[in-house]
Amino acid sequence: MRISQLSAASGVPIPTIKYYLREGLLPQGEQTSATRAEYGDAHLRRLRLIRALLEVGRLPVASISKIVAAVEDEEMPVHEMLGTAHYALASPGESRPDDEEHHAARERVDTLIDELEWSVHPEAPTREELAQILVRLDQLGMPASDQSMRHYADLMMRLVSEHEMGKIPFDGPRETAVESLVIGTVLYGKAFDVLRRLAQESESARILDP
Amino acid sequence: MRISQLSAASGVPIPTIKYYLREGLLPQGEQTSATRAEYGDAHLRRLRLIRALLEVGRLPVASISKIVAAVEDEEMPVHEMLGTAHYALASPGESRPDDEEHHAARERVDTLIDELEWSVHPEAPTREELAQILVRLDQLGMPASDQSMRHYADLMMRLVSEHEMGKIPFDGPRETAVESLVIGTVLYGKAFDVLRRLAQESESARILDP
DNA sequence: CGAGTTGGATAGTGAGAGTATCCAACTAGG
DNA sequence: CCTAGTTGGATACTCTCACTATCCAACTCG
Repeated sequence: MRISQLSAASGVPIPTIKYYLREGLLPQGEQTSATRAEYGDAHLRRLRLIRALLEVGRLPVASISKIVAAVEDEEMPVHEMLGTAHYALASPGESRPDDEEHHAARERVDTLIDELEWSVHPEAPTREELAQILVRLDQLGMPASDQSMRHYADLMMRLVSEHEMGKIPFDGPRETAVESLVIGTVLYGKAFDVLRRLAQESESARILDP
Repeated sequence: MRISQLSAASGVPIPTIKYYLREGLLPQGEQTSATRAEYGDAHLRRLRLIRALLEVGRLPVASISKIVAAVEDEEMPVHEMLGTAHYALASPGESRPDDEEHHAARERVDTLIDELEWSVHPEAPTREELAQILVRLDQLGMPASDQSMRHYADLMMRLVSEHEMGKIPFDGPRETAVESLVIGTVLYGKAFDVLRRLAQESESARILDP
């Protein structure tokens, strides 16, 4: 497959493909001469993954590139690679670790994770992310109680362990594992979000509409 | 409160506050003279809401401004206002209604909503949003079965009706109702997402780590 | 053999979210 | 009362991001 065919098959314009190649999101094709390279199904698949992460997940190109780099570093053990991928999915976050409110929220998050006996890296950025949301909720006058947080956490754990993790082929090739993890996190995550909004609309119609 | 105090209290720089005033995200303060205006707690609260929607929800300023406009249009009935707010929360979406795959996915979404007997507007952009995600999942080789979709939908509905909707004061002032709805949708939505990622990390550590 | 593609390099674009600068009109402290 | 400092409002500028556009020399296919 040449670049023009890859473009036609994926719907991504050639200059954009070249841009992804430059940024390292897409591996180089196999050079057949100084001005010709051959692309395969793996490239098409990768391209679809990139578009899904960009358009559905709104991930910045830089994060996608980190994920790709972790996949391609053969030295890196699988669980570390998954961690790298996972953390690249976190929101940027604005670092304000100095104020007291934030510190208390972070404490609540750590306690929650301890009590649930979850295995989450002590420095995982996800912890900070959750703490920030708790602070905002407080400031906006809709605080989340420890009790409901635990409830929601249980729910999510059931969802993840019963339905999502089973689909990830941890024993297959490393690329496949991250790909599944990332797709699971981003696309299923978005799907849940949309379903939640649909449920909300339906409920508020039921309550309010004539 | 003058603008400099509003800025100090919220942590938002003065030029940014001026920008929000220009864009109509923040209502004008009460003019006390040609070059002086007074801001109150409502402004501070609104400012925090704006920052939460921007930084946590990643909503574009234009969407926030639509929500605000709906709140401030006294003519608009409450359920329509909530709808406007709700649809402003949807992802932009790229409109490709021509291809067959997409059409089939849309059909699946409509069927799902029918079978669940949810009250969702037939033209709700949320339907398209979900259809697009289904298409991507298919293309990426991780299709979501009707069965699991129904399962997830049930779960979300329980979450929403048992825990979220109860907190929204539909009978109070209109501003409060949308505010709660929006905070609920965006911030709780993000909180669930983060909890899901934490659960995922914990599960993959359990499976993979020595 | 010549029109058309390709890879690679470099530069330009457009949207989005702020920032910076000016200015005239106040207002508050001395 | 007078002057240094803020304010509101208008206008213009900046920065980042994700692309696009243009060039060019080297091929390749008909």
